[in-house]
Amino acid sequence: MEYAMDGYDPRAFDPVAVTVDIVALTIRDAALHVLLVERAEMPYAGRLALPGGFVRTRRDPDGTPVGETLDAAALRELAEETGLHAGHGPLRRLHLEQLGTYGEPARDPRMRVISVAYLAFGPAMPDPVAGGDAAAAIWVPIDAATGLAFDHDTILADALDRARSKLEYTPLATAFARPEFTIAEIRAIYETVWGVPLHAGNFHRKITSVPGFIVDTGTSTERGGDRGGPRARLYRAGSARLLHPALLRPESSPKRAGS
Amino acid sequence: MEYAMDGYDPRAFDPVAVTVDIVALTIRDAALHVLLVERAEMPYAGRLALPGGFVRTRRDPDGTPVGETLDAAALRELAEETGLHAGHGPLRRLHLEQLGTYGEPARDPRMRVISVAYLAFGPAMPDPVAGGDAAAAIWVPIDAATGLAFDHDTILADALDRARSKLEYTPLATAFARPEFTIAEIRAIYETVWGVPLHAGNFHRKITSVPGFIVDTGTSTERGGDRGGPRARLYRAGSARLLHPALLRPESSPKRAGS
DNA sequence: AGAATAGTGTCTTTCAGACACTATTTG
DNA sequence: CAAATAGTGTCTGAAAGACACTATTCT
Repeated sequence: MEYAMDGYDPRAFDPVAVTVDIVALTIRDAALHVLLVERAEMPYAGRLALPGGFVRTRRDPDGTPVGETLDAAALRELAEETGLHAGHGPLRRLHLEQLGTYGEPARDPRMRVISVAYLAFGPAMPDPVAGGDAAAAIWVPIDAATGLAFDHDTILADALDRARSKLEYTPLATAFARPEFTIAEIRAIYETVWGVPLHAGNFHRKITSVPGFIVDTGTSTERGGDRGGPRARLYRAGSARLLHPALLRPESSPKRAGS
Repeated sequence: MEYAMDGYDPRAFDPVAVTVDIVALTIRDAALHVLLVERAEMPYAGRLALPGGFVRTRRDPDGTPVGETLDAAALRELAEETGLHAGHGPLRRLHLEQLGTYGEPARDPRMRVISVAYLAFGPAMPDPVAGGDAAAAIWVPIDAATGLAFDHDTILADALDRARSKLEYTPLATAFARPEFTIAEIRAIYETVWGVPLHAGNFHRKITSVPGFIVDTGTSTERGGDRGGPRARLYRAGSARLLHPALLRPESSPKRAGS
């Protein structure tokens, strides 16, 4: 079925492209890393960029638009450019959420490109394998991830803000951990993402008192810590989707905001 | 400057259109209202919908894409379809923020349309004047805003979630109020948006103790309440962008979440 | 006068953070 | 044994909610 376009035919304008870009975060060697690709093509050939690409569109013979959802496009591009396939293997617990949409007219010199940015979190993931438009795909410590192509520095900064903030009031930290984890591992995730040390004892009491955050498996680690200490209890992610009470960042509350 | 499209020409696919849709919320007669337009054209002719329309794209003669930002498109469509011009008059304090992007392949039967949804809050606003693609433009109580065109029911529901949540940890409520307001007016905004009654005394103490939320003007209302009571102090919005401590919704914390 | 509202005082409970302490395990 | 870590107990202060109360202004 074809309809008139409300007296407004977008095809009378210059075309728009819609892309998805993925900010995939993980923790490696006690540091937060982001997944980047090296661009093989102009513009920004040779520069590092977030993995991403064009959303595919198609129509049925009768004109009905079909094609992939935005979420599906994000997962497809992630798989194509980096070889990381969500849904099975180490990425079966990958958390994916929409971050925001970036549409400055000149953000891509080729044409008008609107990019829907996604945020993905996962436990320590395998090394990526470049494919598609990517000449290389690597995990980069976030401190070293600067000078990216397009407006990807901005997108990455927004993603980090979002991630740090969501740790406070959602069980997001469990998405960075393996299926069974110790409280010390969760604490390390908070400390790494927030970049602040947390008090072990208070953190332990706090996290165990939030209903639905973590569930005791009844089992413990095989060994204590490498440098001593008792075996730690193992937990699984609980069913809560929001934390009550929240785990607020220390320092984040300015003592007195002038005026 | 023209570049190759990474061996991937989006023009080889069916075209995509990008629209913006605006969820404009305000409080009228102690009830939350959303701004809706009646569609003049197919599809969904005659149905109520969120105001919105196509993002304009253009290129310079040398190929560089120019045109309006997504934010600008949202404000332009709001003005065109409803006659509400932000930036001056009663809408000079309009708060606008991106909500999310909706791209289900079949959300528009005409073609693939990706819609960037915006959330706008303002104090009691004038009656809208229909224009552009809209046959009518009206403020509708949110309870009556159902059966909207496209996926606009979903967008509206997401917008309400976001608005209720942002009241907790941002000074958003002041965006619904006039430049100078009483604490009772702010309380009424919280009660209306959250749909729960709040304790006047505790609310008063809480809101005045959050640094940077509201600033005492030193003046008071000309008259007390219509049914008696002393004159209330007048406040202005403060400079804080985040509330510490937050004003959490009552009830929102489930006492015990099983497992 | 009577009703309604603004704003404050106080008490209890909950939670965050500081700190101390015990128990367990590793090298 | 010494060092490190898991987990708990206790105290203090901040803040939320319940409730009472005073002062002010309206009809």
